[in-house]
Amino acid sequence: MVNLGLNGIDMITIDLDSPEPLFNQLINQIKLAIQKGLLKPSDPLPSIRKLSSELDLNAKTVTKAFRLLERDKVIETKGYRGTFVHPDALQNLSSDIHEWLDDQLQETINKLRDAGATDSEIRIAFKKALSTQTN
Amino acid sequence: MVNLGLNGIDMITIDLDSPEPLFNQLINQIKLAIQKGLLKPSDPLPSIRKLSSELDLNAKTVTKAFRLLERDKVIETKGYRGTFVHPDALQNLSSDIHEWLDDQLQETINKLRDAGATDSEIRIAFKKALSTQTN
DNA sequence: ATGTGTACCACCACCACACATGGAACATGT
DNA sequence: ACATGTTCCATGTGTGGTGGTGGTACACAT
Repeated sequence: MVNLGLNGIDMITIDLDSPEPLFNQLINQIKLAIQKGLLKPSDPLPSIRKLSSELDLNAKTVTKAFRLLERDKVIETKGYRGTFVHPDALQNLSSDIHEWLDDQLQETINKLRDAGATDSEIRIAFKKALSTQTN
Repeated sequence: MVNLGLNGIDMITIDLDSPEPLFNQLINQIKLAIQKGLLKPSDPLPSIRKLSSELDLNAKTVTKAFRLLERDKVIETKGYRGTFVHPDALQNLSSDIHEWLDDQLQETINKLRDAGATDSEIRIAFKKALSTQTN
C-alpha cells in the first residue's frame, strides 16, 4: 500500500496485494481525484517516471494507465511538456465505452448462439477474428 | 495413422501426429466419404464404441464428432438403433456455419476497434458476454 | 546535460481454455 | 443379457493471453 502526496494532497492509493490490476487502480484513483476536485482541469500531473518511482510501480504500468486515460480524454499528454488533466475531463469521466462494448458483444453472441453455434466454436472464431490484424 | 475399412471400403484416415484436432479430422473424413458416395443417405454408421476401438480413439472424441455432425444434420442418431447418414446429408454438407461465424465476429470486432477499444478490453467484454447464460 | 513521452527488446507467474484420455453410470430398446 | 447413445466424474498437456517487471533507445525541447 503506497500513498502519494501530490500538490500536498494525498490522493493516490495503490494496493499491491489487491486482485485489481495496478494500472486499473491507478486509473480509478486519478479519475476519483478529478471528480473530488483534488485535480482540476488543465492541472499538471507528475511525469511517468516520477509517478512510477514514488508509487514504486514499473514505468510501463503507469504508461499503460496514462495511455488509456488519454484515449478517454480524461488527461492530455503534451510530449516533452508533460501530462495534464484534460480541460473537459469532468464531462468524460463517465464516458465508459465498457457498457457499450458489453452490449455489442452480448448482442452478437446471442445471435450466434441462436444459430446453433457452440460456445467453444464461438471462442475459436473470436480468437481468429481478433488475431486478424487490421493493418 | 489409422485406416478403417468400413463396408469393405477404406474411407477413414486419422493422422495422430497432425495438428488438426482428431474430432475435426473425423468429421471431415465422414463428410468426404458421403460426398464421394462411399456412404449414402440412410446408410448405417459404426457405433461410437466400434469406431473408437477400430480407430484407436477415445469414445469421447468420436462422440464429439458425432454430436457436431448431427447438429449440422449430416448424420442422425436414433438412440439404441444406432447412427445413420442423414437423408438430406448431401444438401447439408456445405452448410458451414464457420464462415458465417468468422464474418459476424470480424464485423463486430472491427466496429469495436474503430471505437477505440483495446484488444484486451474486447477480450474481457467478450468473456463476460459469453459467460452470461441465456437460461 | 536534463527531462518529457514513446517504442522496442526480453522474461516470468498466473490462469483459462482446447483437446484428449480414462472410467463409470444411466435410460433406451432388442 | 446386450448394445445403443448420453452424461457425469476426473486428469493431463499444450497453447495463449494478461499483468507486471526490467532494460535500452529514440525524438523532442528546455
